[in-house]
Amino acid sequence: MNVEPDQTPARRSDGTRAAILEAARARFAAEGFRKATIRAIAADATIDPSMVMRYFGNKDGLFAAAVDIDLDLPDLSAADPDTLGELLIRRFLAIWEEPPGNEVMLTLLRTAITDDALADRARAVFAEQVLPAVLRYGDPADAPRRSGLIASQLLGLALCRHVLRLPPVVAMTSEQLVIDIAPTLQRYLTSKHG
Amino acid sequence: MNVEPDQTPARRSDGTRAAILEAARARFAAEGFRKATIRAIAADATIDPSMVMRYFGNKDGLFAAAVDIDLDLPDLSAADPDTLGELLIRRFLAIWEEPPGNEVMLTLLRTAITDDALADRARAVFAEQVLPAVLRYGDPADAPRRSGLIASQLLGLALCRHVLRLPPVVAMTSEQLVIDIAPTLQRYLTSKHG
DNA sequence: GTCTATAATTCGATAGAC
DNA sequence: GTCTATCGAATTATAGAC
Repeated sequence: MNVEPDQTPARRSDGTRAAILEAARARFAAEGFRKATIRAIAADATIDPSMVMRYFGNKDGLFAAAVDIDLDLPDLSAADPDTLGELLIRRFLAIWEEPPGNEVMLTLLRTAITDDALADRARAVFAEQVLPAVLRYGDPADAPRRSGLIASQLLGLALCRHVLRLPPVVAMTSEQLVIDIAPTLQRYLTSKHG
Repeated sequence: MNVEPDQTPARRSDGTRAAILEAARARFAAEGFRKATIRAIAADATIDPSMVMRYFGNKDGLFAAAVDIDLDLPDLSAADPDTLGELLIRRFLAIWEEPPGNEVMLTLLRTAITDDALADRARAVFAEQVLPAVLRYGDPADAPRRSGLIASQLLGLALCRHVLRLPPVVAMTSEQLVIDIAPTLQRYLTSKHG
């Protein structure tokens, strides 16, 4: 990102950069990539629009930086093998609970579904974070299949709860979701290829 | 596709109407509601754009007719209770296998995410078809929760396989999906509120 | 390089001839 | 039933000022 090495520990630009990213995430989540304008984002961050271009090059660069999320998945090889499913669903629900996780996930899901070109980013998150986490448990050769099944359940939950807003799925409490979905994830994670 | 009773003798307009709907489904699936123009759809069907208006009133009417899908879910109360999960996943996979089911489902997913006004239609399909099917099995008071869980898994599968195209999920065979996901649906369908 | 004002195009929709 | 002609809104493209 930074072309030149940082000479000073805390540069003055860090605050501006963070403010831009915060405004960008909120706008992208609320209005989508197309409708969220650089001008509006800059206004939210109370800076000049040209500053956005200076920091992130163009709108694509800003978007990439805004949705660069770290899922922070737990180490499945170090946890109690009987509670892996619960561990996963709880972490997933936590991500969706507050900013910036909820905004980033919502934006990623929306844009990936709408824009074919941006679906690559969703695949990248999967390949770089979900798959490696699952690789640390069970047969590595079978990890792609198991991680794919886990993604299908978790993304489907997010889709129904936060995007489509199906009333029964919205109405369910976090604890009820843990009770219902943890066993599914547990089975997917520990299942053998049929 | 809630077909009209075959009582009416084949009118001359039926062919035109069917041609319009076929073209509309393809365009809506490929380009979304906004970008798919009435003019382009009419051109595909080799008819005049004004015919589309005449048959369907306006663009919203055309869209509603194009995505009026009949999931044709099996009667869960009449089937072998031990194979309900398999029954559901097989029917779902069949819908996505060929037109017009795959186009309609893809269109519904995409538009429901982009256009808030059209998201109601996705909820309507759920409320009118998935929920009633589940209502025919088990405790009615608990049917919303169970049908919501089933929707989350099935839509998540469609999302990962047909929209995001996560490689491991795309690579799985139908039979492998049945083996892995049928038990999940079976458990959701027969589970009790926790 | 940005911003803005304006021209050109495209689209949904309507009216009416045949 | 089918088509032509056209309107008004919205989007896009372009040009020129700062």
